[in-house]
Amino acid sequence: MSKLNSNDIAHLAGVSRSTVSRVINGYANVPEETRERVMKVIHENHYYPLISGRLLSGKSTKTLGLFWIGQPQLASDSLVSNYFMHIIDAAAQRGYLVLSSVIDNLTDKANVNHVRRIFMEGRIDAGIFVGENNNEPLVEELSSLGMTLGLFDYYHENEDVPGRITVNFERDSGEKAIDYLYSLGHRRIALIDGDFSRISCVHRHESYMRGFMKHNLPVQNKWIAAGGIVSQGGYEAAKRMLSACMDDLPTAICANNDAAAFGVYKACRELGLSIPGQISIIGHDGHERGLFTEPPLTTLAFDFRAMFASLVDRVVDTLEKKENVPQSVFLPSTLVERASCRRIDA
Amino acid sequence: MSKLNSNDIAHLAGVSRSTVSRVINGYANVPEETRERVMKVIHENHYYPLISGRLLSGKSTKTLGLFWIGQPQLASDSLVSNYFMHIIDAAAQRGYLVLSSVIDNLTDKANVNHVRRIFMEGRIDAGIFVGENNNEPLVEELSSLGMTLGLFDYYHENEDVPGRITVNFERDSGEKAIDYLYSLGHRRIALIDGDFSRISCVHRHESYMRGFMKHNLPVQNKWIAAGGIVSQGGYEAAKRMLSACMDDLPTAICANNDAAAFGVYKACRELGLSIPGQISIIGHDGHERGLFTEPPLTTLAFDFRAMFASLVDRVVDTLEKKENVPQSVFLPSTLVERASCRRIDA
DNA sequence: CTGAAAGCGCTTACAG
DNA sequence: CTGAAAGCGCTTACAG
Repeated sequence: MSKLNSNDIAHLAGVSRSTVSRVINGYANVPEETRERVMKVIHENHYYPLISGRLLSGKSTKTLGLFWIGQPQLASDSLVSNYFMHIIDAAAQRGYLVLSSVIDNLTDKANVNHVRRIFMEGRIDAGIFVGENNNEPLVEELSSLGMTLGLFDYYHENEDVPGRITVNFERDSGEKAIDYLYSLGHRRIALIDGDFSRISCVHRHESYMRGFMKHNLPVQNKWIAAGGIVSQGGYEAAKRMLSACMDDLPTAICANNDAAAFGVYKACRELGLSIPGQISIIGHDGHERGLFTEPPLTTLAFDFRAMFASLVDRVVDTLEKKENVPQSVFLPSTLVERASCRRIDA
Repeated sequence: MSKLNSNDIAHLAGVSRSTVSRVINGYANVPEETRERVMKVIHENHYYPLISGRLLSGKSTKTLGLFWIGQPQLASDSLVSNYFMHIIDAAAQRGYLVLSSVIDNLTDKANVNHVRRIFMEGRIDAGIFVGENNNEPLVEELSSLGMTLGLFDYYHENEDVPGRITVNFERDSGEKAIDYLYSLGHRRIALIDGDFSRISCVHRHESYMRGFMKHNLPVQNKWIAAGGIVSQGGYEAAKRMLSACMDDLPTAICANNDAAAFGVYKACRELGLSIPGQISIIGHDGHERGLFTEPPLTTLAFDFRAMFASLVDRVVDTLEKKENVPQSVFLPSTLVERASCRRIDA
């Protein structure tokens, strides 16, 4: 017995394909008795309509594309790979499947074509982007083609581009870090900044600056270094920065994110600086590994599960033509106090 | 200008749809001049054939299903979520996309139907399973329906079921752990076993036993506990086991995997047992976090990237009707010596 | 080398 | 309430 199609089911149930289709799609105008008879045949034969037919006759794919843009380093970072789970989970809640691609970068034309192809071939109803640069041309292109897009950490002045859904880190978390360190008595605060092609890193830097301003703290260029968003970059930046000012050290360092903070730990260890004895460190993200470092890392944590749920839900709401779907959402950070920052006498 | 179809392209290029299709599918019998003319029109218009049409006319989806079965705890384990990246990467190398699902368990009928549906609807050419129990009925069912399946950590006596591709952990790694500890002088070795619904955990236990046998070490029931494969389980098992034999402690513990070993660390810390001073610990996997624990964890590491590449490659080879594709492959472990095992005087 | 035509498996106006 | 028919966008024997 080869695979049955809707015709076979129709014959077995003594109806036409039209009626089989109506039953499958839950149309109201089918009498209960007929519906049950057809359903019975469907179940008995493990019949599922092929999507190829459904798609061609205009049904949607019920599939979201997930485009993970980023360096291999990022991919091996345990925090970010959890994103996958969150997105797949959130999509499944809404009855959507997830078709995933990992893309090194979008400067390579072949990669851009790969993403474009997935949209144009009609494999997905919408796409979620994670790790893309702000103002990524491909994103703008797809947007202008009318695609529904879910963008993580993407910010655009013109927020009301139709079909463009974003989720972002709150913009004041840097200031919160400064507030916290200030309250512990710190006045000499250094910054390991992130990668300014990511809008969150720009916002975070600006937010730190507002914190400095608010508390009347001096902005010292020698205490500011760009480290990127992975551990190695944080390490290099901290090593460089600290080595250059061993005679005039800061008492605290704000790392753009936890991965970078782990690099800062390593730099401090190599320079013989104790944490938090000589240097307090605060990160951003809420990376699981921060629980296990020595000392455990104090950080401004984000609820990534909630962030992705928000993103996916609003993308699906948009696909389903809901009204008044918020296009732009910022999620707040929470201070998680562990042991990497100490109170000092100012 | 709404979306073009192959007819539009044909008109623009002054040929028939047949020829457009021949060009797209790389048929040999199209003169170079025609091919170029058609290609030009295709590129100029960013034309991509819709998969709906292609599928219906018999083309394959070029998509692999990925079914991730497992507890939420596992999902948040940083090691395993990296699996995603490996699988997506390996598939992309071969021109395949990956449609992913995360499934709590396969005892729930709705979950089973969800998986079955993805196969039956013709969304995928083959499915990869990770985290499923050995002899999972759904796997057997899909197999008997003629589906091509890639199974991670799945072992079946009857290895030659067509279309069933497996990759497994080498079966002797437990013995290697015992050999290593023995060479350091350990004679009193405890076991924190895994979850015996996973075949690798069964094999590993048997392998430890062979190691005990080989070196003539006594098998002490009080030094053997089942801990599962996540950190919490390892913690509980070790706590229980060690508390019960504080007057007659082992000198070393083999943890079924690194996650469980991290739990064993915690138990030792709570019981005031120093690592490796009083207890040496060895894990399995090569979990990144083991680099950062205090002390760094000695372990038998597996190359997960290679494991998944092997699995995906052989699945694709099977789909592409290659000859003599090995159905079952075991990948070796490598001893990664860090600082959690010490030499003792026997 | 190439076009006209059939066919893939659905869904959905349309007509009754 | 329901069936016959058209149509979705491709690919591929078939015929020339």
